[in-house]
Amino acid sequence: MSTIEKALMLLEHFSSNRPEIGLTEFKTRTSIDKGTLHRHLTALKNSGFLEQNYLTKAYRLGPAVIRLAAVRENTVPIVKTVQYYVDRIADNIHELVHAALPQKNGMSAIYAKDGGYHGVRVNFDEAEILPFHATSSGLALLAFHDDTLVANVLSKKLVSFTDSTPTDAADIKANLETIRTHGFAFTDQSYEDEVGSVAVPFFGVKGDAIGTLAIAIPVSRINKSFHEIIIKQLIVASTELCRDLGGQIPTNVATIWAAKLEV
Amino acid sequence: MSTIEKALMLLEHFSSNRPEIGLTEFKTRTSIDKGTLHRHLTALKNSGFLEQNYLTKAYRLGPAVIRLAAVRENTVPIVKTVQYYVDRIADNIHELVHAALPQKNGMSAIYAKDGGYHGVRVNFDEAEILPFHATSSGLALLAFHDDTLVANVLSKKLVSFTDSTPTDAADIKANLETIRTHGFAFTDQSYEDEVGSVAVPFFGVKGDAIGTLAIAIPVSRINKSFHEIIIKQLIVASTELCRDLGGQIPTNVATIWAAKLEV
DNA sequence: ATTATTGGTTCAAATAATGAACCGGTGAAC
DNA sequence: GTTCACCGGTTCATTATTTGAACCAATAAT
Repeated sequence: MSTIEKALMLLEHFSSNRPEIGLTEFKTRTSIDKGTLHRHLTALKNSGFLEQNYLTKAYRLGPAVIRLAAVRENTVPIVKTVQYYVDRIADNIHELVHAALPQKNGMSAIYAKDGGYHGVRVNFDEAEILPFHATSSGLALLAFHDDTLVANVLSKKLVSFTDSTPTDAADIKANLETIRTHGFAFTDQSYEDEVGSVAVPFFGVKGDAIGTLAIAIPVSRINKSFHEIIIKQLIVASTELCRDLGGQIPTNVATIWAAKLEV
Repeated sequence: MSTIEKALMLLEHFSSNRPEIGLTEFKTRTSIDKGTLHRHLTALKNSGFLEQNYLTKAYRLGPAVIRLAAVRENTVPIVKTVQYYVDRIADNIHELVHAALPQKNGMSAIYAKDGGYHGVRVNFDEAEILPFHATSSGLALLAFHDDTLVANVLSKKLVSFTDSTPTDAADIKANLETIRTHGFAFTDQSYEDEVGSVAVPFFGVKGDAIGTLAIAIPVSRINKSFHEIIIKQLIVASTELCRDLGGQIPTNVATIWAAKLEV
């Protein structure tokens, strides 16, 4: 692995829950040598990707990422486009809806809206990494992305988050096959207890999954008819989203989805 | 310079005007060896910072930057906080207002709003790099940032954009001194013909300038009384913004600003 | 006062980065 | 339809950078 990739991996450790990380904490989290770490962190700092809390000396993400995100969003306005549909679904079904994009080690929610007026809510941290194998977003993406990603994910150790987290590669492979035939993914408390989720992919110009629309919902509120409604909402939104982004829904998916909407 | 920094410098070449860059174009822009470039670009691609247009093979910014920006904004919500004030000023004075953050080689606008209903408008590309020495944003930041940045900027070649661009280091140093005594910066067609601008800094916890609020305006519409109004608006907004961000206005700046508001 | 922990630095050894030459595909020109 | 130029990408011996164990200085805890 190149030095560049090693250094950029450090940035993955930051999240909303862990916005600042000190040198020593990095060392325990990565087991990279302190000297090396310091050099990498300094390089990232010099490039504006990190800055230091001047009191604690801990590192946090820097202003460079803001500019880059603005350029990216100007180039490919996925976030902005996605917001409309997430909002719409949230307003319709009154549950927590989010859209996510694939990162190296999982999905990252780029926008979420909780349309709920329920006492019980699903807690959700934006910018958290959602593991591919344990979330409906992750599985939906894997199912419709190229196989190398699947192989890559399954080759690594599959962490267990709840009693229901699937950790067997063969099981997951089989599940991906059913996801492909159904046109959507769902999970039942595989990432968090008491939380189920449903997700559909949306597609890029090549017809490959480039992201997902998903709903997380307390299992107590799930039932068959509601499940159907959710899926229809997701499919319709994803279809329109693909149109907006200039994406192409693979023909087999299109027919599956069309059938789902007929019912 | 470390390999990491060299690679990350490549990302600076992307902007809204130039969202995709091919290998050969990179070569001409950077005069780095093609082999090296390819390795760096691939590393950035593997890390999610770039992705490739599958048809042209040109590189563009990838999804990783979106996640990082979300985390950064969750940590230090500058963009969100700034938006309110930019909008307010734009609504009040009906001109193009923007906020900018320092990057390595200039300021980068993070948000802009054109409150104008004029026929003549200032054209503005968000996420463009505004050179330190030629824009009021840049000068306002330099004047209230630490001296090492000033030295660094002045040590490099100062590009000329118009007939009025200041390119003499001594001139600029003198100008920075007057900016410090006035509490704001202004430029007259130093970056674009027919466009003047006014900027004030806003400050971080250490009392150092961390960004700027600025107004760009066709020179034809500038006159003394309007100038005064603009400056007052900027000062008030920056003061409140610093409070929101937990920043500290240096005492000398605070007194200068207070005096400006008295008049 | 002592110790543990923090961020940061050093320098020989180990490793990865470099770049000139090369490959193969695509599209334009003749 | 053959040639040529340009594109992205690859190779591998040379070269320069990265690496990490030991070390330093400052701060916080005992």
